Amino acid sequence: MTDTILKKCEAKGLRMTGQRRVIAGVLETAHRDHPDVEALYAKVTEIDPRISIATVYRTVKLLEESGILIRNEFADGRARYETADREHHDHLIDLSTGKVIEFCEPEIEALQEKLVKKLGYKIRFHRLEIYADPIDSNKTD
Amino acid sequence: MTDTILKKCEAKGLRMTGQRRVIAGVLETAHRDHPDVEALYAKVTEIDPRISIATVYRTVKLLEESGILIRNEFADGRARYETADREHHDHLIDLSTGKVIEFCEPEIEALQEKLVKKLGYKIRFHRLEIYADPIDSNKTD
DNA sequence: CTATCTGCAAAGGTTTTGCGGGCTG
DNA sequence: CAGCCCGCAAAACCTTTGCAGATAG
Repeated sequence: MTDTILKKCEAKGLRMTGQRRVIAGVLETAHRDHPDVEALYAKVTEIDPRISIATVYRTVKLLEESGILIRNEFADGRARYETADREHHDHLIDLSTGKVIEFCEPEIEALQEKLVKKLGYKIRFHRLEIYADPIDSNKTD
Repeated sequence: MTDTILKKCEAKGLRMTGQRRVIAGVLETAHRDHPDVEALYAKVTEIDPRISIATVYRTVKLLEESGILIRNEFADGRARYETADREHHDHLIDLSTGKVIEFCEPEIEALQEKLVKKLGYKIRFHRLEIYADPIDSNKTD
């Protein structure tokens, strides 16, 4: 799965307009930052200032519905996007910088499964976010 | 901590207006449902129809800042409140009914701590939400 | 050529806030 | 009686959408 976002869009048969190509290109380089729409819009308009924010909203929604992007909502209340081409993972948010670190902890997943089953349920999806500060940066406690 | 919400407010020195007493009373009976503001407003206006939704918003915010309430944001995008007088716990949301089940899994917490430490961070807070369906469709509480 | 897409601006849903009058302590 | 609080309505914030013109395939 090393295809570019553009290739995946074409593979899904999405009509590739100039605007969507620009947005796909920006996502290609920015998706590791989990950008929100405002951040995407800023980069997109550097490339083509005529693209509207409505188109960015419509495009990320389309890509999410096509299974190409994943929408995250962290504690800041805005939607943040990443590509859907990796294994399931959870997120650690660095409170000092806002940086998002992905992690995967199969043991935690297994414990969740076990617990939920015991409660008589079947997991559809879950989200785990850890908000943390670096150990060696200035501490407030 | 079996104090009533009203008592906790008084203990914090909050000015107890008629509106705040009504809201505290509603929370007293409803906090296990993790109600959102709209739900609180509906019950509050049954008791006193002149109370405005702005006051409900202001009051839950005040109670949160006072450490009496905890604000949760589940996948529906609205803020939902519970009392802050219990142990830390996470949430399972029953997708078929919207019911919220609290659970506590010390093993998961321990694994989180270990992992975050390994990444060079210190946890400030975290949230874990599991969205699930009942295995067996007749479950009433 | 036509169904789909775009930009614009208006509207949607949730939450906050400025104002002038009202109430608590 | 001073200062905080209330109701109202407007605004803030993020996101969606109706419309009429533009464009991909």
